[in-house]
Amino acid sequence: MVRAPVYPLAQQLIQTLQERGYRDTAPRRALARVIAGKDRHFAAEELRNELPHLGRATIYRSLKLLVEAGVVCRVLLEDGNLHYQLSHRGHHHHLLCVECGASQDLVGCDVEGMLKQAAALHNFQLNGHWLEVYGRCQTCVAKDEASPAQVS
Amino acid sequence: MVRAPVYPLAQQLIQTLQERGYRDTAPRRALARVIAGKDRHFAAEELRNELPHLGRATIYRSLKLLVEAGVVCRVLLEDGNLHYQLSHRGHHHHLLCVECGASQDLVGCDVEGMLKQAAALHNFQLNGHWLEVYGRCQTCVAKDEASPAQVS
DNA sequence: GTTTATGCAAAACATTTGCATAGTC
DNA sequence: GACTATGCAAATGTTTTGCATAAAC
Repeated sequence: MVRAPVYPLAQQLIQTLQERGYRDTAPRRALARVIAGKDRHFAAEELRNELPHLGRATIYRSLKLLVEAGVVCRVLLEDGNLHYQLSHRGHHHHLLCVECGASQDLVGCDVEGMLKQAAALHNFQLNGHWLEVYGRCQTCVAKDEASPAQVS
Repeated sequence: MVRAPVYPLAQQLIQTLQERGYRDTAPRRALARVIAGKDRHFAAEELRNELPHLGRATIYRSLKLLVEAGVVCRVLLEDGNLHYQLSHRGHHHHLLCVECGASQDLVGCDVEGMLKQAAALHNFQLNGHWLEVYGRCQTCVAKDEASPAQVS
């Protein structure tokens, strides 16, 4: 299994903030390191639990900066909860596994182009969109086929 | 301009609840009438302002029943706020105007089919999805062309 | 030294819940 | 009369804000 390097990624998050004129501080470095270590989406309060010596406000404020900078994106869970996750820059969509919480980026699907066409049909000036896709990832499907929960 | 009849629609909402075994009560009739009169999406707290003599709990509980029954649907605004609106039964998506708040149903766009294909590519077991589309409706675009805010 | 960030506590919201009372069927 | 719905108030959970202090540039 390949584990992505954590520190450089954290470093990159901090650097992104600096490029936008924000300062390099200890709390932000701690936050960046925790976020960089995440392999799935997470709640803001989750960060708070893992960084008990940081103030709530700091976490929420920094998180917002990271989202605005585009390096972290917001994820809407099926139950309506708002989570966050590292963003591979650029607009994209997520396939969210409702079983294990993993998320993969949706590729090979031109949502944008399709919406552009549809919007034109409606004389609607397209501005943006939000798409989340829910289901079960390959791993979870395979797991359940190996030991089925309920088969008639 | 054609104005949809309000009372019959309210009546229909109540009837839907009755068909599901819920009772016909005065608070629910009042709520149904207000919702039936809405021509755009609305917040739960907005209903509360317009129905000050109903308890918060009643509004939220009834709203939930209406959503479960499929006659009202949830709408996610661009700013992350959750709104509601009358639903023309069945799964569909909205074109939300960020200027006037109007919403129209997205037709002529097979999101479902496209996602099915894409999911297959990822070996992902599709389960559901949530799509909201933001922009400006025909009316607002026309309005701004008539009196442009800023043209170089 | 000036400006920005932090931490705390409190406020602000939206939504849910427990429970006694009232209303429906 | 049995069962469901209501209203209130309080709890919940998340996110935001004011402000004095501390840290970064």
